[in-house]
Amino acid sequence: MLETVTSMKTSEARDILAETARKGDAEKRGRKASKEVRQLQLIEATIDSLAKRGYAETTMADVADGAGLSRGIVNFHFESKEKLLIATLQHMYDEYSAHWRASLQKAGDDPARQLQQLVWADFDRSICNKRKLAAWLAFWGEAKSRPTYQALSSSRDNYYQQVFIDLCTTLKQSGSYAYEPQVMALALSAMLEGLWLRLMMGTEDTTRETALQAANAFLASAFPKHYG
Amino acid sequence: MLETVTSMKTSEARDILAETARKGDAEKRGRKASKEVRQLQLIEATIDSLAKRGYAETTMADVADGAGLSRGIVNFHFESKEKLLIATLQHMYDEYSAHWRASLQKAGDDPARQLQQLVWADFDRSICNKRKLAAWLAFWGEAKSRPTYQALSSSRDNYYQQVFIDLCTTLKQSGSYAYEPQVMALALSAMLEGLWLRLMMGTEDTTRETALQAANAFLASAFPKHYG
DNA sequence: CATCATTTGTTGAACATTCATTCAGTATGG
DNA sequence: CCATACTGAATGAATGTTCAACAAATGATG
Repeated sequence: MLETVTSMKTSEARDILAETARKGDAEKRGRKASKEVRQLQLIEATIDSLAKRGYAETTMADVADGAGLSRGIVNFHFESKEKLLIATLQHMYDEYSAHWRASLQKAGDDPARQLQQLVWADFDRSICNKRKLAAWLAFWGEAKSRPTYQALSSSRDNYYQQVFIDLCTTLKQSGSYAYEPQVMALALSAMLEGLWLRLMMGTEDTTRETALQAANAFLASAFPKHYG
Repeated sequence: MLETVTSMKTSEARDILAETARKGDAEKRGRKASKEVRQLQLIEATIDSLAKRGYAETTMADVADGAGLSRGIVNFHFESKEKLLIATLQHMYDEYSAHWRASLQKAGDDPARQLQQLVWADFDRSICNKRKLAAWLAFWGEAKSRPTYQALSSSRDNYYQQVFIDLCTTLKQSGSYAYEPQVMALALSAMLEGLWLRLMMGTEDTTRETALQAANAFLASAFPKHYG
């Protein structure tokens, strides 16, 4: 089951801060060492606020309070609220990207296994938890009316989509399937995003486990020779 | 292709107003007859604003201006901004519901045809256009942090989901498929929502036509005996 | 090593703006 | 002339941003 949103607040940011202070010898602790750590801490607090209150109700005071810092701090590290939110979205994309590429790496050379791994990656705990899903949804809700968000999204999404298309093309050849690779890739990626959407909305009947079952059922019916 | 958002403003509301004034003899025209018509007009203006500016930037002044009326008008007809938004969401759900049920009706008794019609219904022009999709997305983005929206959504969504499950169960029997009906219904509905999401985000490569192709490809691979 | 100066991070009150809401007054249909 | 729809200026609350003062770390100096 997905964990609850309300509990974690600054804990995660504090972990990061502690970890950085531990392993980074070059990094100085305390007040000065902040810059990057503080920014991360504020970004985490922003994700918390987005998840708990939604985009429209996320305020600078909320973020500052969530990080346990003063009101003016955000404008010091990020120039404005808008830039904070863009940095937060960027951070979430970077994290997703890294996880995605790592999964692809881990899968080796077999395209069937690669596709399977990519699907699984989307439902990994580290990526797919209530807090982050809620933050994603908050951004998506505003993305269409904000060119900046849209630009950030579309370039990466197009890349992922192309990888899916390539994998579908390869599998079609080795399995003699009838589908059009572009079409099947769209159906697949749409379903993954739709399952995310379900998880984000927090309906009782959809959990990470059932979502993964659905994704596997799709693979089995679309590529029976590979996943049947 | 989907039409653009920016152009229609009050035109649609004016059509409705004109239409109501035309066919409703009992309804009085002009200033007095307003109540219901004005409310509809304001709801349409709200959808316009949600589509154009997003949830967070939708203001009462925006809605009033969009409807070509004065600033205080919304608080007169709806009590508050929150109630306006709830009424708007309700209106969109009612419209979707009506269209959905009509499609099911039209399909007759054949379950395969029923499922096909329901899928098509989701991509009908009257439901699936940029303006309304953008408004849906705006609501979804806020739904998780607003119990009222969530309550409005979940009850209906559960009903639709159950119909999908029932249809999948019936098709499984008549086609001797191996899947679990609940799982396949989740995969199907998730894909439909995911395709909506793609259309909402306005990526170039996804149009209503390609989305429908993807949906059909899914049906063909999941229920080959019925749609192959 | 002690002291001072400088740089850098941080604070919180003040400010300006935006926005939902209110309401006394106006216009209009019956 | 009454009831009702409507207006738009006034109000107050919420919020992003600024900035002068403060604190801590670092560096320079003797």
